[in-house]
Amino acid sequence: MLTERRAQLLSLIIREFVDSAIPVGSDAIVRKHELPFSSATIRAEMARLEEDGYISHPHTSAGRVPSDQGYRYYVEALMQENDLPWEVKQTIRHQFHQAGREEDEWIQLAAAVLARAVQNAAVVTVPHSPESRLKRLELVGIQDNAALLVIVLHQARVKQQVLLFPEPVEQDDLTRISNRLNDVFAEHTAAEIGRSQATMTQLEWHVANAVRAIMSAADRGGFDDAYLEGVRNVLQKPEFAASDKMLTMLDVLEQKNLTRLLPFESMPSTGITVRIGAENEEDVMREYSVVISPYGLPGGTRGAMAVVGPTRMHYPETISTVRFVASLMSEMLATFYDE
Amino acid sequence: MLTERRAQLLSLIIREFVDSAIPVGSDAIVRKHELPFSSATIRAEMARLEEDGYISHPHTSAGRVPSDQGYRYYVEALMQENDLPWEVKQTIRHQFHQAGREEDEWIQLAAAVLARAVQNAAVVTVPHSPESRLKRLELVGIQDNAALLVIVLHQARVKQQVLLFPEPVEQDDLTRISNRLNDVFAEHTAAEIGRSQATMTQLEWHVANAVRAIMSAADRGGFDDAYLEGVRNVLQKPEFAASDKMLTMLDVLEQKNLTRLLPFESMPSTGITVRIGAENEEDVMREYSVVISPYGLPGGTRGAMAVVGPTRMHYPETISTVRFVASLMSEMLATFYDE
DNA sequence: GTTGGCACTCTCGGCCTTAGAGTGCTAATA
DNA sequence: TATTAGCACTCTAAGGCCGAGAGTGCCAAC
Repeated sequence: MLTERRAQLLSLIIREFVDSAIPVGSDAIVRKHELPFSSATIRAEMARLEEDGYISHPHTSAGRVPSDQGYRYYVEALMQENDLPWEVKQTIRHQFHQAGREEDEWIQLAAAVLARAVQNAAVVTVPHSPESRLKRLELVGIQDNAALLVIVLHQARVKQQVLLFPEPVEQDDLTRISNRLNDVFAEHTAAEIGRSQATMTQLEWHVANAVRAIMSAADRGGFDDAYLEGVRNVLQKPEFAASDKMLTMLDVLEQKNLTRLLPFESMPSTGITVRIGAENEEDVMREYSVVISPYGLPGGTRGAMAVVGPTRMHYPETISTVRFVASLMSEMLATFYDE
Repeated sequence: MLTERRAQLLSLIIREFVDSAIPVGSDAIVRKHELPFSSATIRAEMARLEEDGYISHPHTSAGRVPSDQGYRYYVEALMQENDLPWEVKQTIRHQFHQAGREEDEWIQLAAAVLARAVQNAAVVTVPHSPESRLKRLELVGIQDNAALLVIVLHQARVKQQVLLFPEPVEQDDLTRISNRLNDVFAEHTAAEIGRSQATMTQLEWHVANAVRAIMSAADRGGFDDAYLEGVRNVLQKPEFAASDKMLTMLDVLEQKNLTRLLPFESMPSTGITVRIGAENEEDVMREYSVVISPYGLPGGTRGAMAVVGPTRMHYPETISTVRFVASLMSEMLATFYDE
């Protein structure tokens, strides 16, 4: 436990460093905030904070820099999460309403809005329900022996795939097959389709199997589909002046791996999770912090969003913003897809 | 017109500089290639080349660097475009066949393969036909007064949109509407739907209008939908050691603007186009070269691909590779969608 | 037309120096 | 006992200087 004064000091150091990116010295902080102590006293306190692991020294004659533990304590006990100012909320809401009807479009927009609001990179995953349910399927011939299979799942999700048949199939047959399968499998889950005992022709079975495969893939997919925005924000920050760090950062943010690096799977089903620096399991993330939140309908369609940036991050603002955007997304999901 | 010797020299300078990124000096080049002249002679020749604008000097005592005009002459008259080695072709073909059935997936893959092959950034646009034709539409209710409109166009393109109705509509009604519209509008283009005189209920008209809008948007969309890969390749190059250049580059490559910067619209309908440095109309592209090629079926579904990198680029290899990948893509399109 | 020679130029890396900011310790003070 | 002034010490960042190396342009000789 920290003494009141040390806690205040830690808070000041963190706020100062987050703003300036420059290690903060005893004298500078006393002057700037007109503290009622001399720099010598502050130095002594800083020495204690360092001893206890909350801050550290890049080198002997430099100012202090918060450690992961320092940030953690700050997030946990010191900072206060203010509600976002009304204008900011309005701005975000406004940007949101620019979105079109397409799901992908507004998820990407959400990522962009979030990234801009927090001046860091933002990731928003495509929401999905824990177990998708078939609403309707359609087969449209595109060649003699090929057809486009279009599947509509609940929550207005559409999947498509080109199917090849071993032999030519007429559109009439395709229509017959899709009618049959719609009758049998509407409102079923992938598992239920798999277990079905219905007698079917070879072709019907072929299509049903494809449907099942697509649906399981969608269910498994989890947080894989995501939109990333704001890489630029991160690369602009002073910690990336050295260009090799930039490249590492680029690797980290390459869409492919990103969702694997974020602890979406282990996040609690509600509330915001903050991972600071080395708290991240992945080595490459050791210098970054992540603020993640689920969004969506409890028990229903759910997705996740995350802000990624250097550990030197405006935690309170970022957390408030993520919280707000997540609630907005949940609202939108509810309006659109609540069935 | 250049003398034979000057042309050879220019070619050497370009090849050297493209490989090393270091301005090439008279002495170095004579020694490296054991030229049958002294460096003094080469210096004189270089002076002439510079006078004529083919190469330039970063500063008095540095070696020579090709100018845009130099590269242009090289591309036009000096380089020879070799067929890609068999192994390279095989590798590319092999990577291609890893693609799944989904169009988006293999276009993205194409971009990745191309980017890797030429070690630069690559853009591949989603192919589209000049005028899309409706194949089938489907309406699936998702709420009392909302339905998902799924449109299948020729070439297995699927579009979707959530439609809101002023009042609740039953699924039966939706089915009736979609049957009706399918009967009336199947195989029609957006323009034809717009011109239609068929008598329709208000609801039918509402849906038909949405269909028309989506289709026109798809037709207009042109080269807007594109996949970008290989940003990392470009940023790794030595010319980006200074990190502010990196940021500019990032801006340039930001997906949003990219297709606007590439001269897709003005490219000839066949063959490869090369834009070198300041030949690009956009200011931000002044330091980059672009190699673009259309792909697809003549008169039918068409897309474009481009390689973007510093003007210091391996032109012959890049051109061959783009040519080859474009032909592969055309083949694949033909197999899949030729109707 | 080529060439060797030469004076000149410019960059780059290494080295040194200095200013500035910061630390930690100690002894005096309230 | 907590605080403070003072001081010696440390480290970085920035600037200046120097020499090596690579290159150029020019000229006179071949």
